[in-house]
Order: sequence, then C-alpha cells, then structure tokens
Amino acid sequence: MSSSDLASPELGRNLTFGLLDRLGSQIVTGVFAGRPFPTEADISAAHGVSRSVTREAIKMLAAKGMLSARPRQGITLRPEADWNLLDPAVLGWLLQRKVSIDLLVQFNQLRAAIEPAAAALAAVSASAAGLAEIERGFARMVAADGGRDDGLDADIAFHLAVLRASGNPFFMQFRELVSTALRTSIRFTNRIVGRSADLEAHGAVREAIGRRDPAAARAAMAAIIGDVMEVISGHTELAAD
Amino acid sequence: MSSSDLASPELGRNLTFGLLDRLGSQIVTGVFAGRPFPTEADISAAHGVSRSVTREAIKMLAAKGMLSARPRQGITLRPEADWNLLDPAVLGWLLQRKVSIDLLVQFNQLRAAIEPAAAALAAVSASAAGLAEIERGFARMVAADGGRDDGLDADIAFHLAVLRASGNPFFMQFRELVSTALRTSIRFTNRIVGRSADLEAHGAVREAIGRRDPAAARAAMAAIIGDVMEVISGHTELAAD
DNA sequence: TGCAAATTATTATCATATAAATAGACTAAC
DNA sequence: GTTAGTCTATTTATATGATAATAATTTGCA
Repeated sequence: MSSSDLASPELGRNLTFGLLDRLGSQIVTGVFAGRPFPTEADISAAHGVSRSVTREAIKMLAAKGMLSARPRQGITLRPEADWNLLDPAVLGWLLQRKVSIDLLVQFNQLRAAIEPAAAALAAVSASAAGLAEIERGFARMVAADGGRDDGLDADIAFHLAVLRASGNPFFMQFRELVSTALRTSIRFTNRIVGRSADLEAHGAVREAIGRRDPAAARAAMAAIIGDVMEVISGHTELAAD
Repeated sequence: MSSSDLASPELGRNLTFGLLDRLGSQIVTGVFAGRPFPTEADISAAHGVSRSVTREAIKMLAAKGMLSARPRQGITLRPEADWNLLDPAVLGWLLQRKVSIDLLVQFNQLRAAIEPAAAALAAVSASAAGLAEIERGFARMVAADGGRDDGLDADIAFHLAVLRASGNPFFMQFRELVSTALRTSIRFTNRIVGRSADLEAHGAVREAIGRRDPAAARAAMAAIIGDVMEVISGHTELAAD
C-alpha cells in the first residue's frame, strides 16, 4: 500500500502526507475512475482524520494538477493530461498502477530525447566540477565491474552527473525519471549493468564530453539508450502486464 | 504583483490561492534568500489571513518542492534544484524573476531536445486525429499569414499538436513550457511569426509527419528551433537582463 | 565533560463555528 | 414561452482555540 521508494521519503511522515500518499495512489490506480470523487467530509470519515488533514492533502493533490475543489461542485478529478507526471511523487504512484512495458517505453522515449541533448550540452559547457562528477560516476561503474550491487547505483550516478553537467536546471528535473527508468529497466530485463559493452558505451560518453565533442557525446548517449530500448522491446511479448 | 497569464487561471480565486501566488512569486524572486523563512504565524499575520489559509498555501508550495515544514524546525526553503520547474505555476513565477535571455535559452535548449523527438515519434505513431490536429494548426498559420494576431496562437497550436500526436503523455508535459517559450521569444526578438521561411519550415514538419518519415520530421523540427535559438543568441548582447 | 531530563518553539492535528460560492430549482416578469 | 431574477441546499472556504507531537536548546546532574 505504501508508495515506491522513489517517492519523497516524507510521504509517510505524518497524517497529512500519509493521506496524500494513499489518495495519490488510489487516484492513479483508477479507484475514482467512473464515479464522482468523494467529498471532503467523506474522505475525512473514511480515513479517520480531521477535516484539516483532509483539506491539506487535497490541496497538495490540487498543486500537482490532479484535483480541483470548488464550493457546491465538490472535489473533482482533473483529466490525466493535467497531472504533473514529472513530479517525483506522481511518478512514484504511476509505477504502482502499471510497471508495464508501456510505461517503461515511454520513460525511455523521454530519456532518448533528454539525455543525448544533455550530454551534448555538457560537452560544450560542463564545469571542472561537472566533469569530475561524471568521472567519478564512471569510475564507480568500472569498480563495480559487472553484477555487483553498486553497479546500478553507479550507473544512475553517472547519468545524473551528465544531466547536472549540462548546466541547464530544466534537464535536472528528469533525475527521478532517469533513476526510476534505470532501476525499473534492470528489474524487467535482467540486463547486467556494467557488462563490457555497456561499460564501453558509458566510457564513450565520458570521453566525448571530456574531449568537448558534443556530437560524439550525443551519439554515444543515444547509443546507450537505444540499447536499453532494444532490450525492452525484445521483452514486449514476454511480460504479461 | 499578480502572476503571469500562463499560470493557472485560478491563482486568484480565493484567499488560499491568492496567498499561494504571492508566496510563490516572492520565493522565486528571492525575497527569502538569505534569511530564515517566516513561521506560519508570521505569514498569517503579514498577509492578514487565518492559519488554515496559510497552512494550505504552504502545503501546496511543499507539493511543488519549494518548501518543507517540520515541527520546531519551522518552514524551510528547499534548494532550487528540488523545485518542480515544469509545474505551470512555478514556470509562471519564474518568468517574473527573470524574463532573461538566459531563461529563454534554457527553455529552447529543452525544446530542442523534446520537440524533434516528439515530431519523430508522431511520424511513427500519430493517429488520424493527431495528424488532423497538426494539419489544422498549420492551416491556421497559413491563414494568419504573417503579422496577424492569430499567427502566434496558430504557431503554438501547431507545436502542441505535434507534442500530442507523439502519443507519449510525458511529452505533453511540456506544453506550458513550449507555449511560454514561443510567446516570450516573440516578445523578445520581434520575430515575425509566419514569415515565409518559418512557414516553410513548419510545412516541412507537417509534411514529414504525414509522410511517416521520422528522420525528416526530427530534422525539420530541429531546424525550426535552431532558427529561434539563432535569433535569440543574436540578441544576447543587446538585452540588458 | 558528557549524558539525561526539562524547556520551549513550532508545526501537526482536532473540533467547531461561520462565511462564501454556486448549481439547480423555482418564480416572476415580459 | 423565454428570460431574468431569486431562493435554497450543498459544499468548500475561512476563522479560531485548544491540544498533541516533535525536535532543538538549555539546564541539571553525575
């Protein structure tokens, strides 16, 4: 029932965040799909909390584009198109609904758009600190060398370092999505992080950025994600849902 | 003092949303930069509203990643890296701080990553309805033909249609950013929407998507944004801030 | 000094009362 | 019969006061 570890760690901190988490999950999993959304009073009663707690949770969901409240009309579910999907909490709830291949494909389509561009930008404008962070991420991947536990974390650290090195704060917004995609991909595909081909590809990104070659950095990053995408689509028929 | 027209239209609907808007603006414009964030009681007093209103506004800002509240510790400003920059409201506040060339460049770097990818996806998988919407957007641009008022709206409609036609809901998250970037670019650069070269470029996107040619669609969209970027950087030295 | 307990400042929660907004029904005027 | 106005019921919006939980700080003690 609790949300994925991706979502903000404070989701269960208190009654309000707990209710937020439960409602967010329920909304995303379609519990309120056909029927009218319950009223403030109903929610309070159903979850055994005061109106203040309910109202604050509702307001948070409204801030994420999921609900809207008006006098006499009540609380209404906003269309899915209005949800702030890149919000880490929403992303977390989304994974409870469907850790489907579909969602994974959509994640990686977005990664395929963002990460090569970030790599190219990083090649042009990464600071020394940014380059060092990329270097560290790669070193960790090398050290983890294959199936070790740290391999995935190192992989994530590397990709986040590239996003950060782009210098564009909007690109950093995708860190949760990228982390999630990597964590989820690996679970679904049993891909071995750090296997030689993968390591080589990451090395090419690191090298191109260090060499200040945006085109090569872009291409190398695109290759990494293309590989992932290929593995995923290879599993499309297998995985049930 | 009121937020940009981009931000949710309901920002001034009631006391809570009004306070949300004012606090969001103040935070983004750096009013609380050096000093500790005021307490719940201080905010209530300063804005002449009850604690409920204050708490609900605070909770909404927390939901957008901007604030965090804990007993005894008080309300704290979260680092800018945690803000949900793609949230339409945050985006709106951001434009009040600095409608700077910097921000415009960052917007268009993101557009350059997203929109060509969306165009390529649309070429592969757009539905008939999606194609029709793109077609309508382009027709509107042609009809507006040059400096007419509808030109900008038509331009925006075209770009949003491509995002939607991609079929990936995550790409649709960028509609506010794209709309804003287009509206802002035009104000900053006096670019004439619908001038022949621009129209031609948009026609190329439409045609490539219709022809189901992802590579051409990607290239044509990239060209459009490359043009905008060029005009913007041409103004980099001119605009003061 | 170092640890434990008391203090205190602040948010979290609850309960209750009143106000405001609005959808929908009803009514009256033209 | 259609329009505009009015009423009413429902629901959220706002206000307030009391209590609980939390954690930083201070105090007291060994």
